[in-house]
Parts: sequence; structure tokens; C-alpha cells
Amino acid sequence: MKKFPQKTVTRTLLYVRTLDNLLEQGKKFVSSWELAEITDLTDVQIRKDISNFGRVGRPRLGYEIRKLKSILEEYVLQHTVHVVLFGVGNLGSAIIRYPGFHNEKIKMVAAFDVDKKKVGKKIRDVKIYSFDEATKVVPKTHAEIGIIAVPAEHSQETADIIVASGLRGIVNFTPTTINVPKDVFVKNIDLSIEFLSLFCDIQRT
Amino acid sequence: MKKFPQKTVTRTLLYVRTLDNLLEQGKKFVSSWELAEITDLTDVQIRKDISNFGRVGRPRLGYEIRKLKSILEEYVLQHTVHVVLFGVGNLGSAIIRYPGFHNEKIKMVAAFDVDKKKVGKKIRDVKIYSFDEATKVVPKTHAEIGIIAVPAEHSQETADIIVASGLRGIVNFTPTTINVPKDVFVKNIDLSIEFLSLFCDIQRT
DNA sequence: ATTTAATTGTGAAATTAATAACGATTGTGG
DNA sequence: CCACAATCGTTATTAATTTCACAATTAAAT
Repeated sequence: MKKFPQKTVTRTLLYVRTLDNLLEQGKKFVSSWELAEITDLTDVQIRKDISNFGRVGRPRLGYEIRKLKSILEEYVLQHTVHVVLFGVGNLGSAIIRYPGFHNEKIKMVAAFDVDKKKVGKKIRDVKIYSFDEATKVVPKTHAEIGIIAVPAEHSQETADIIVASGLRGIVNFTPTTINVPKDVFVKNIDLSIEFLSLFCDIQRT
Repeated sequence: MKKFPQKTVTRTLLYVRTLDNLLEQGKKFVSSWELAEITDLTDVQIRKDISNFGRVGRPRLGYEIRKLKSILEEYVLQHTVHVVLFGVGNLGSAIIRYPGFHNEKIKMVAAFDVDKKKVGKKIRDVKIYSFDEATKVVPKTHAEIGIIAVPAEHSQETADIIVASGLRGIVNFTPTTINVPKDVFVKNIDLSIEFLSLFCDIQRT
């Protein structure tokens, strides 16, 4: 499988999401221009991205939505992603309950917390285990990604547990940088930085 | 004020965060190489970014942390950002309680929900108002940014209210694209896309 | 059947971002 | 005081990404 730039992948996932919505609206075809309007990108950008995956559009008609969607998914969404959560606090619970995950594409398969009072309980069918059980439980879940939603001061030890459990992907919601082996991929989501950088955008105009 | 690429701004905010931590550890100086280790960037990248803001480093010693921090903040963090929240559900409540916001840089000043049972209550000193009150209440709060944490199907109407309230920045947590005037800045945080793109990274190796 | 207009797909140009190379500076140790 | 080694800052180079320009295609209209 050819590999595409990170940015292309992100945009492609956005196209898939958009195509899903258009399908629900009963549309059959969509042009690059329409997609551009919806996604706030340019039509050329969209055609170029799509051209990575083959010649799928038809002049004068645009793209057949169902077909385009299935071709894009072939590259960026082969099968369901299984996720485990570390830290069932405010943010962690919200993530478990996040409606965007209640589809066939992402499945939360287990949660872990140090608080003994939470261990054994369930949130929305997701069972909560103790941190100590992680290296035993995680492999059984076939998870691919671990979420760090613990207090910032425990992010590194949580990352270590995630790595020890055999996961190769981490989404880190704490405002810290974690150290992991170089074959483990980390995505940092620092809400403060998101807000502050948006604020900079506003002020620069 | 000169304007810098979005990416430079994001990295700079990351530097500020890192410098904060180093200060807490009692460090006085830091080299570009050390910063690179921590942030997972390259030393050249860091020196280049910093050079945008002036000559502040000293050969053989590196950067004086306190000085560097204050210079960077001058460009990316002039004053506190005030934020209002729309949608006090699971995710919204978690955002209000998010510890990363309990500092002097970001301040949540009001929340809005359609649920009359929530209106009038408070979460962590943040008062919850009804949606109808937004255009009246928001201007009084001096907020700059609005958060959309409502169910996806109401994202557009919420965006319209935010725009009508005079805000020029929106952080959109719903998996939808919203339409806003072009002088309003939007940052989309689609958790599904974050997870799926990370999954692609993993599989591509 | 022919023309027309809309739309895709793509190679080239332009822009933006990252990396490398290296000179300049300055603490430090002899 | 001098040589050395570490580190910054900057210019040049390379790489990645986006935009442009336009040829190719084809549904629709006549």
C-alpha cells in the first residue's frame, strides 16, 4: 500500500465523513466544487487528493458518492479501530460517551482507572479495570490505540503502561510531552494550545 | 505586529508550555537541543522559530528560560483568552472542569444550554444560561471564543448564535462543518478523525 | 449527430516549510 | 590571555504542499 502524507489522510477522512452525510441526504453525485464548499477547501485540492486513489470521477457529473466513499475507505479506513481509555475522570467519561464513537468505525473496548471505587463498574458497556490489569487485559481486547486522560502528572507512567501493553498508538490529552519508543505513534491534543492558537489567528487580523 | 505561520504559532505555544515546566523545575537556562528532546522537534527548527522573535539566546549557555518565555508570550499570548461554552453535556462539562484551563491564560466565563433544568446552575463558578440569553450575555463577558459542544445536528444553529453574539473565534467539537462569515475563525476538533488518522499512521509502517 | 458547457485529472509553477551547512559568538579551562 | 568547544543565528538548499493552467472527457441540449 502506497503511503500518503499525513495531511492527505486527514482530509480524506473528512471527505468520508462528508460523503456519509450526503448519502444520508439521499444524494447520488457530488462535484469537487460542492465538496469544497462544504469542507472549506478548494476544488483543486480535493480533485488532487482523490486522484491519489484512482480515476473515479466522471466529467459533467462529478463523483458517485457511494463509489467514492468506498474507494477512499479502502485506503484510510480498512477496519474498525479498537481503543482503550486510561483515566475515567471527567474528560475520560465524556470520551466514552462521545456520540461520534458510537458507530462502526471506532470502538471503545476497555477503560482503566486507579480509583478502586470505579473499578468493576461500566460506562455505556465499557468495563473499567484497574491500571495493574492493563498489560493482561489490553492484549485480549485487540485494541490498537490507547487514550491518556489522566492528570498531567501521571501521563508518562500511563504512557509506559500503554507501551508495555503492546499498543502502538497513543492519543494524549494531557498538556505534556511523553517519551515513547520511536515505533509508537503519539497524537497530542492540548486543548489550551488549540484555544490559544485560535486566539492568535483572531488577533492577527 | 508581524504575522507568523500557523505552525510557528502552535510550536511557539508548545515552547511556552515547556518553558513553564522547566521554570517549575528550577532551571535557569535551556539549549535548543534540550528543547528539541522534550518537544520531539529538531534543534534547528527551534532556533529558527525563536529567531523570528529576536536574538535572545547566548552561545554556550542557551536561552535564559524566563527571558525567552516572556519574549515568546509577547507574540502569542498577550492576554487572557475568555471563552464561552455552548452545550453543557458530557463533553461540555468536562471542558469546564478541564484542569488545563484553570490558569491565568484561559478563562471560561459563561456556559449556555437549552435544558431548562441546567439553566441557573453553576459548574465550577461558571454560570449556565439559556441559549436565548446568549446574544445579551456574551458581550458583557468580553469573551473572544465560543465552544460548540452540542449534539452534531445543532451545530449550525449554535454557530449562528455565536456569530450573532459577536464572537470571532469558534472551537467546534462536533463532526460537522459549520458555515460562518469569513472573518470568523473556526477550529474543528473531530475526535473520530484524530483517532482514525493515528490508526492510519500505525498501519502504514 | 453535433455542439456546448461543465467537470475531471494532471504536469508545471509557485509557495511554504523544513533541513543542512556554516560562520559568529562566547563561556570555560588551561 | 589564549585556545577550544559548545551553542546560537542565518543563509542556502532541499523537500513538501498547494495552486495554477489547461487538456481530456462526456452528459446534455439542440
